[in-house]
Amino acid sequence: MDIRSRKVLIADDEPDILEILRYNLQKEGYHVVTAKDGDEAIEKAKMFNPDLIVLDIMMPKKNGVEVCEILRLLPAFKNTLILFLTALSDENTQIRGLETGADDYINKPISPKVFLSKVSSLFRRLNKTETKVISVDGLVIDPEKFLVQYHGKDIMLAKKEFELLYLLASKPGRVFVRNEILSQVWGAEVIVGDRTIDVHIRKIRQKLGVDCITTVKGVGYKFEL
Amino acid sequence: MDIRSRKVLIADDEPDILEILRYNLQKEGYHVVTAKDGDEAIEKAKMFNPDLIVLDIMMPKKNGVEVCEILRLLPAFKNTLILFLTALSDENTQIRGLETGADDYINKPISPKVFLSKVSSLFRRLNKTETKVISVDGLVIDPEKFLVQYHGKDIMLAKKEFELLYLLASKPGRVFVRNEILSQVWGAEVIVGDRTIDVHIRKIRQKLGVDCITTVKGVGYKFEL
DNA sequence: AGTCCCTTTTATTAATTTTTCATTAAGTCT
DNA sequence: AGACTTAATGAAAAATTAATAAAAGGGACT
Repeated sequence: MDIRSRKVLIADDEPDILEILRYNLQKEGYHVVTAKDGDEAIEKAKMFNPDLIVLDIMMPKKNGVEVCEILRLLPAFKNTLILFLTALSDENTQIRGLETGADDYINKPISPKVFLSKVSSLFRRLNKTETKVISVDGLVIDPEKFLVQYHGKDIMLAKKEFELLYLLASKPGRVFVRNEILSQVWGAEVIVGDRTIDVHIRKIRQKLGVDCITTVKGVGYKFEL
Repeated sequence: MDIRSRKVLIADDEPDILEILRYNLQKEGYHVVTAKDGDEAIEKAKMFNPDLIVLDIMMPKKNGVEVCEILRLLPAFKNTLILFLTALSDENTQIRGLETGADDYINKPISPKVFLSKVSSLFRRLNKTETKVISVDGLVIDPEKFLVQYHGKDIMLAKKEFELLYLLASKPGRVFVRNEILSQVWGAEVIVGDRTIDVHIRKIRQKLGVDCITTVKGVGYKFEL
């Protein structure tokens, strides 16, 4: 995963910390969004769909552990990295945090260097497991389970349909030319007519019930929710 | 993996710390070996073959980072968990540690609670691919006893059937492609026709009497209760 | 040797996926 | 607007793939 495509959501009620972390992450090339309390964190998480969520334990509205618990219940955030910021004081919360399903925690006061190091370490760890689950808005595409979910509802796709959707959704917004689609999904040698793609696109659109594939006439298709 | 079979090597030059950690780990049931400097750590690691190595950064002979670098070069320790103990002072070493391939680090002074929580968290992460009793809903699959139970009722499966079911159930929801199944259950060299898998699947379905194996046409099978 | 059971193969059928084709609709360009 | 290109649609043929049933091969055990 390119660092420029890594999205991080930071939730903390102290504006100073928010700014320091944002500054450092952006300097490294991460895409950053911030939230100032638990509710906002959940809301932004759903909208922004980050790869990493940094949660302060002590926050208004909902604390970090609560936010984590709520998010982990949603399939879209099953594989999202979660990092807690904790005050050295409360040990118990730290432990509860890890048990709740956070991937790591870091103690305040935060040193930017250590923070960045942790973040990159987390991403490195993620890369090893090679979780290629795509998750945009309410749509989850899990190639390992061969499963497509939209707002929690399972949708059955046939093999080619799945592969096609997965390809398009792997780079939302990007237009895939027909030749590109053919070689990626069907393979370079296989020869099938152009209508075949259309028909598969149609089936995907039908089954998903959402208009998430846009036709770019004369060029190809792109995925956008 | 049973906690009683988990072996931990601790390397630190401060006898007090060594004792505290050893005491806490043993209390939890871990098998513990200690070393007091870098060279001894490497030597013991090779002999003892631990699942987790806890390394102090500051040690005589070789420091923790050096030990880590050396061990990681050996294939036997490619997947061994490594946890660093660091003094808050030296940030730079911390960072270098993570880059060297440690799985995590923990700051001194060490709180036993946090330490144990980290350790169990590390093992949990590792554990996901371990051999153990599978138990989903009313279904129990015990590879050691070679036993399958559904709602308390014993079900007799033949060897291949059992292995196949166990493989699928080891990662519920995940699709296993036919080649994967063949190489896992039959072995890479053995050549059997594709229908063989089908037949076994059918027998499992019959014997279990529950629809827990889903066919993903053109791909493979997955377990889901 | 014969029986039992596990395993694998084979042949047949059923089901689903994939592709093609003809037609209609929608966009592009001058 | 009209000519032309490209995609959406509906339906059906072609191809792939799995379920099923039935039987053959192979060990282990009596």
